[in-house]
Amino acid sequence: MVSARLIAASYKPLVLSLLANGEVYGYQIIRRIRHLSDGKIRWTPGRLYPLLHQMEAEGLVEATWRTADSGRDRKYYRLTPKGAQALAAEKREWLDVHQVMLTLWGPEPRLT
Amino acid sequence: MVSARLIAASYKPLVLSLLANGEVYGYQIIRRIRHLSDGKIRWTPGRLYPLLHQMEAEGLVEATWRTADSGRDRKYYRLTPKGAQALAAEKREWLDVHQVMLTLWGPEPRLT
DNA sequence: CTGGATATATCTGAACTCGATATATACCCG
DNA sequence: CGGGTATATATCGAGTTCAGATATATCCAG
Repeated sequence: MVSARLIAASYKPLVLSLLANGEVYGYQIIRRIRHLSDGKIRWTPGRLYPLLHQMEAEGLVEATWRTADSGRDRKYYRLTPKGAQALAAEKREWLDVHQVMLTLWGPEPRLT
Repeated sequence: MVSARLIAASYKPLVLSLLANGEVYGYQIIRRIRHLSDGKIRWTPGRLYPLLHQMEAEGLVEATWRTADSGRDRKYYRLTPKGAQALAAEKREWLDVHQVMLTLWGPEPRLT
């Protein structure tokens, strides 16, 4: 299980990363992230949907309503060019922090 | 520069990681993290000190006032065994999320 | 002796998140 | 065909959290 604070920080970069691999709809995102993390990352609709709306308003994603074979209406999201840029930025930030973690976790880290 | 949400998520794991490498005082933590991250991670005293107090109350760290050669009073923090456990947990969580990032960033990620 | 860096500490307005709630449809089983 | 569960999107409010402002005090350089 991953703690609340890290979950919160993971939403935006992971949504962008997931959308970079193709169109998905909201509920599917929650399931995919849960599956990819082996159940460790559990997202809530109450956080995801407002985030998707916000990202849509910011022009990072675009959405299309479509009726699936099952008959259910689903809102499919895909990345815009601006969203791809945002992903690159999020990725860089994550790796910047990750690099510091690795330094501190390594043998005899240079702290100066 | 790293965004606010990721900065917030990085405080606890990075403080624990830093303390695992030896005793440090508050202000020094801010400088070290800034230096280790090449200026990308900028912490504020307003967030760090309450966190240190909270971690002390939780028994993750211990503190000792000591007067430096300069004459300044400094509060030195060190990790407790319980803090070392917390570090291990934080590390695991971070790597769990990191693993998902790597999967999604890789070529042709398996999404199912 | 003054300004800037060092050093610890607290408070608060604003933002954020989780959980609850709402609505509606599809599917499975008896 | 009726009822329960899973799917699917959406919003809201209570409680939590955070960045920036504020406070206090010391050290050092010019």
